[in-house]
Amino acid sequence: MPVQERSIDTVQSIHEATIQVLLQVGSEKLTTVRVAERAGVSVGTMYQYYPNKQALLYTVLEEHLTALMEEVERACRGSAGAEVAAMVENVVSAFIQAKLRVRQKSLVLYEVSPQFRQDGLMKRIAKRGRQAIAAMLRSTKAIPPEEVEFASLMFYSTLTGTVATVLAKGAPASMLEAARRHLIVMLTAYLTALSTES
Amino acid sequence: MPVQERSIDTVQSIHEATIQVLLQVGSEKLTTVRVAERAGVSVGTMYQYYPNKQALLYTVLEEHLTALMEEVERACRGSAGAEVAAMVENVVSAFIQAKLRVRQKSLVLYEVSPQFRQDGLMKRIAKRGRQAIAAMLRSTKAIPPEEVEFASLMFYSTLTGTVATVLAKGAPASMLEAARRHLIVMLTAYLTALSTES
DNA sequence: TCACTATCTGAAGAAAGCTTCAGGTTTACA
DNA sequence: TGTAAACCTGAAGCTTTCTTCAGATAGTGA
Repeated sequence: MPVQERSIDTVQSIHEATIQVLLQVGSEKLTTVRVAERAGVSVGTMYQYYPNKQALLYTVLEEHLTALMEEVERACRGSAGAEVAAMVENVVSAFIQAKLRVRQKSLVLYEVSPQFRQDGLMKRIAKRGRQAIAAMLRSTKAIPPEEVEFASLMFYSTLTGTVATVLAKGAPASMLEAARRHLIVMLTAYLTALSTES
Repeated sequence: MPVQERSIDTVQSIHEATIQVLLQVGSEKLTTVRVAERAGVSVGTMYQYYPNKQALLYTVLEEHLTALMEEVERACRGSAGAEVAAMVENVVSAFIQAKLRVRQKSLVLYEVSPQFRQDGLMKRIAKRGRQAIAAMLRSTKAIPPEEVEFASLMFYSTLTGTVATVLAKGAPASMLEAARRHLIVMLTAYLTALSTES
């Protein structure tokens, strides 16, 4: 593992190169040599830090997803005890903002994520997201406790699914703002419906 | 292109073999020889019907998505003029049912679909879905016309995103039934909120 | 400055995959 | 039944890619 500063830079540039190559030629044609070239190092160097190509992709993907999920968790913790409408607004806004900041990266990493379906990386990340949301929802009396589990699944998948679809469209910023507003309307309406239903 | 009956069978079994191989070894290790073997034909035969591996995957994916989308379109057309709640119920139920019927196929094809991002296949399919939903929504006076465009995007991405997430979890049938109920609650609440908002 | 460690290089071995094609088999139909 | 078209075979050429490793370079601490 890297200890000197230059090797830390190296690892960093390999990560970035991976994204760049993905952007330019797609995952099908992403090769170790291409990544190394783009990073300005030799292949051998790459193999000093990752046992193989898969491991590289895995690391890049995991880091990306984890960082994103941490933002969601932060927003959830920060909204504990708030009104339902505020909860929804906070989490939706935080997620969209975070996603916007790493837009291209996100988009291009969709392409490699299915490779790790077996491994369950996506499932683990999704679980973290759902749990954070569930904890937040439990902090309000408005949602019936027996609904929380499922409501958080709906919340999570609606949020991520919608944003993914909108981003995949190559949507302009204005559209994302509209998506944000509509997501807030939808999720608030949903949670309200759940609480008045019983 | 196939004209005799046996060659139609051949093409059919190549399609099925593609799915099977995807299920067993994943897209990364899907090779032309493996597919041919699984289909019980020789590689050469495969190349009689598809110019290359990509074309094979594309065809299989496109066929799958198109069939799915046709079910959505059918449900939308069949719900024109109905109450909002009925629209939602019909479309959600139709989509989930259709998806359930081709569950494994769906799951495994997520893995190859990002390869055709450039091509825009997914975008075209999504567009068809959104347009069908938009046409349906326009048939009721309850939704403000200026909201229809975006509401159909929300509808589509919520529906597909949620179902994808739930299926990816390897959810049991009971969970899908719950997802169906909650999706109906959510989308109905959303559309209702849209119509009362203005 | 010296010696030891960390880091980097890139040619080349080895494996794997895509695609072709010359020749064989089956079917249609006159 | 004979022949042309349709269909199938699978070994082998060719390319691409992964990964290794012996040797070079750069940093670090004494």
